Amino acid sequence: MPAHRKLALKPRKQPRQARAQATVDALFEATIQVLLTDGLPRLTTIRVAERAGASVGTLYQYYPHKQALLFAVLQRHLSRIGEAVRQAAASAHHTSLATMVSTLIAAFVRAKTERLDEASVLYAVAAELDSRELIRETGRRTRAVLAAMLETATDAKFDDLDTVVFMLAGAMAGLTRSVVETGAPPKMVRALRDHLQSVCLGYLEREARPRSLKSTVGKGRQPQQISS
Amino acid sequence: MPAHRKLALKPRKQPRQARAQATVDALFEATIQVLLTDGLPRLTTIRVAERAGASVGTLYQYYPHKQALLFAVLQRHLSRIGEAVRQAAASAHHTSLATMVSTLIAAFVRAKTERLDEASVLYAVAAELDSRELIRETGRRTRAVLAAMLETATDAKFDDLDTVVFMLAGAMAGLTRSVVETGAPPKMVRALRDHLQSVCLGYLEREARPRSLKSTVGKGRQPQQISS
Amino acid sequence: MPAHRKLALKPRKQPRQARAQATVDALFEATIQVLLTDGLPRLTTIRVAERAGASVGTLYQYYPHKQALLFAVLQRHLSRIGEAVRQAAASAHHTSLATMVSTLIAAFVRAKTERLDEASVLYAVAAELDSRELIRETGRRTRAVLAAMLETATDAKFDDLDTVVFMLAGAMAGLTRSVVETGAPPKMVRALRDHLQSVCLGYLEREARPRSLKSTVGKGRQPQQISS
Amino acid sequence: MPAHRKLALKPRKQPRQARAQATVDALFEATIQVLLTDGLPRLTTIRVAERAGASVGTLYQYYPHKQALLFAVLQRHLSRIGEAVRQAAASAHHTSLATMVSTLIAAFVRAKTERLDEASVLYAVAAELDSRELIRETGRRTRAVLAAMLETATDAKFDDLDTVVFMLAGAMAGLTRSVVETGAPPKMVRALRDHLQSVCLGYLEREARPRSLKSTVGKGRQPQQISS
DNA sequence: CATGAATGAGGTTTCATTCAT
DNA sequence: TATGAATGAAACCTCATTCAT
Repeated sequence: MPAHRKLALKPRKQPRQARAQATVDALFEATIQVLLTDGLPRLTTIRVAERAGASVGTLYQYYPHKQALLFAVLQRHLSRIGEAVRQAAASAHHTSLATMVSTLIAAFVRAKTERLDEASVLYAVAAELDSRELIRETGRRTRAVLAAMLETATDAKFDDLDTVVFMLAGAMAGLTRSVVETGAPPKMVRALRDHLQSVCLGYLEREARPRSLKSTVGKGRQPQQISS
Repeated sequence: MPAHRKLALKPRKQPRQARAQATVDALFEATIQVLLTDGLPRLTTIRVAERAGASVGTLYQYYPHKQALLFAVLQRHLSRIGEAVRQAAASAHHTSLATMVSTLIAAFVRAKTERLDEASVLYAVAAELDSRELIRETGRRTRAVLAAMLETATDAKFDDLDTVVFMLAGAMAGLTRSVVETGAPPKMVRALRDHLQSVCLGYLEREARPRSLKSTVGKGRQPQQISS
Repeated sequence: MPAHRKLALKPRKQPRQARAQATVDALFEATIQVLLTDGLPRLTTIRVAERAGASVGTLYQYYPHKQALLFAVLQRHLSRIGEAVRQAAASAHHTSLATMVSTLIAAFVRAKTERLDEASVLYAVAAELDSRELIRETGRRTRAVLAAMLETATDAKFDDLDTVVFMLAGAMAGLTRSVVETGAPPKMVRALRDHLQSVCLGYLEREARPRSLKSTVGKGRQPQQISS
Repeated sequence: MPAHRKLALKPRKQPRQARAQATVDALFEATIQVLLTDGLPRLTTIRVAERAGASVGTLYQYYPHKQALLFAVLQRHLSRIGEAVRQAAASAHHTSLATMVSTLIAAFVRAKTERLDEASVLYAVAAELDSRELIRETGRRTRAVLAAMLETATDAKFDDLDTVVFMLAGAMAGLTRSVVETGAPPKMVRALRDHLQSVCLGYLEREARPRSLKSTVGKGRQPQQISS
């Protein structure tokens, strides 16, 4: 785990005048634009400021350093996704696994796909060391939300909910990432929602089966067999 | 899609003597170590050379530039994984879905987990623009291998094999990444193999079912329902 | 001798209202405080204004630029000291050397020590190029005052009054600086007055002796010997 | 006392090749030159490098940051002076006060005056916060050397040697500074040695007198009287 | 008068890469 | 071949100063 100095990643000050708020918004949007057209390694504070129609100095009025700017952009993105997932999960409490999955995945994929460019480009930002904690914390919260939902499923119970939720969230995030980040063909992007639902539902149904039906001899679980 | 200059990413020359091979190995290992302790943004050629017990000059004897070194390290890693997957897939031709999945996932997870640190740290390298093509090409090959295997499954057929393989590969890579990259607790790392098998098998079983059993009204597939 | 642009170092306008005077006082005090806590290199106009409970704009209402503010603060300090010295010197005309010295030093040390923090911190400001002329001019005036006083000494005469006064002033300022600037222990600060008197009186007594008693062979004076 | 981060002020690496040593020397000399012609506030790393006929990068090979460079220059200067004082003091052990003073001051003034430009310009560097500790430490050592010498004086004893030495050192450094820093007329520079001797000898003779001859009533010592 | 947002020149520092030894 | 000193473009960030509100 790489060592590095902890930076305060908070914005430097809140804009008080209307003009200032406009500037901050422009910086935000410019950051995504630059990420999109130049990529993270060529994102410089000057370039962002220029794209926003502002000067570097202005950028630094609101963000103490480059990382804080990127952090803020990532944070907003993750908040949106997190919020979508939270609402979907809340609305699916006390329903069947199938409903839960279809509701959840639909919301998640819609949120991620809504601004496909932003999503694809922020994976690079998320990989930066400084974002690690934010990512982890977001993961924790999402898993809590999923666990709370799954516990109310009308047609399923899980022995090891923690692990199941961990894998479920991982599969959702991971598969989506695979599709979004690499710039997969539109066909695959369109197919994502249904197939992700299939992936998740297939998994959950398997894990919801009573443990007794599975061979559980030896250390860890054995490779599972299809019911013959 | 970000623009970027094309660099020749091939090593400058092949090491012919034993000493040279040792140097190259040391550079490889040093790269991983620096990535681990300092992170990609603080990986400098001098630091890598020092860690390898060599000088910058020597590094540049073998690689025309930094990117080439990183590229080579990533390539070796991907080759290993790819080779493991290829062999597993070949060995599972003409078997059941369950066998295929358990064989494949076991090999894939073992390969990824073998050097957990290397795997976790190379995701950052893979995110670099220059690696995109390598990643894509590796993905294509892996999918071809998987498709060839799945076509010989004794107990399943797939309407849209391309899409299924795309999602299968995505789920494998994505879920593994989620677990490996963020430094998940050991418990989850240990659980990965079985649950990834469950994820994949659950998905493939669902997709292998005859289309007629699913409601397919409208454009795209509808949210799927569990068989009541 | 370093070259530098000439700036108008005068305040921009004289405060006429009570409120304005309060602002100026606050700016003065804030300058000292910032100097104390952050040091000259980190003294910024915004920081000073904030400490003073004002805005940068307001600061620039009273001073055309940062140098002018610092200049003004230094000037006020030097005026105080100069005034104290002038009054003490005037009051000691036509007295003995010993009285002159004790009166003078007492006043000087008291003035410097009164606001020890201010004094200690302004040495840094005084070192700035722009202050050089102010320092020199202040030095000239002080020496004139001292010379005028010494000429009326009832018990001493000096061959080379210019030089003696130059050295006397230098010793006073220099020794005081050594004690004040480096943050000497309180014991030394307390001892300063008496010992500075001793230094000055010892020197003046020596220089007041008739030249004939000293060996003055060669260019310049020879190393002096104690009367055996 | 201003707060600020502690920086490692050590040079970054020792030059190993002859060429490198030449570069370091050039950087050293260039620093003084720039200080002389542009002043501390306009001393930039680029300017120093240019003047040295090198590039900024080279400068940063040997000094981790600007402060370290300035620190090194100041340190060398102080070492020279310190060494001169130490030798002079050592050579004057077990002699009379007068011999001690004349030996010491002669060496001190010669060392300071030898490179008058360097000395005058380094006062500004010494004022920087980062140099404070170096200054203090140098002061401590000098005082120890002076105390050791004075204790062996054949014709004098001191009640409070600590204080006397503190003031003696302060007077030496302070008066010299007053003369050197402000760019005093050559006449005064030439007169410095003799008059500084007079100042110091006058002071020490006074302080060496038996305490009983001084009025010591009340808090602290009273203003001293010339022996009538 | 006061405010504080905006500016942008300029300073510091890093690091990939070259090349004389 | 190996070394490591030197280069300099380019990035980050600061802060004195202006000016619309």
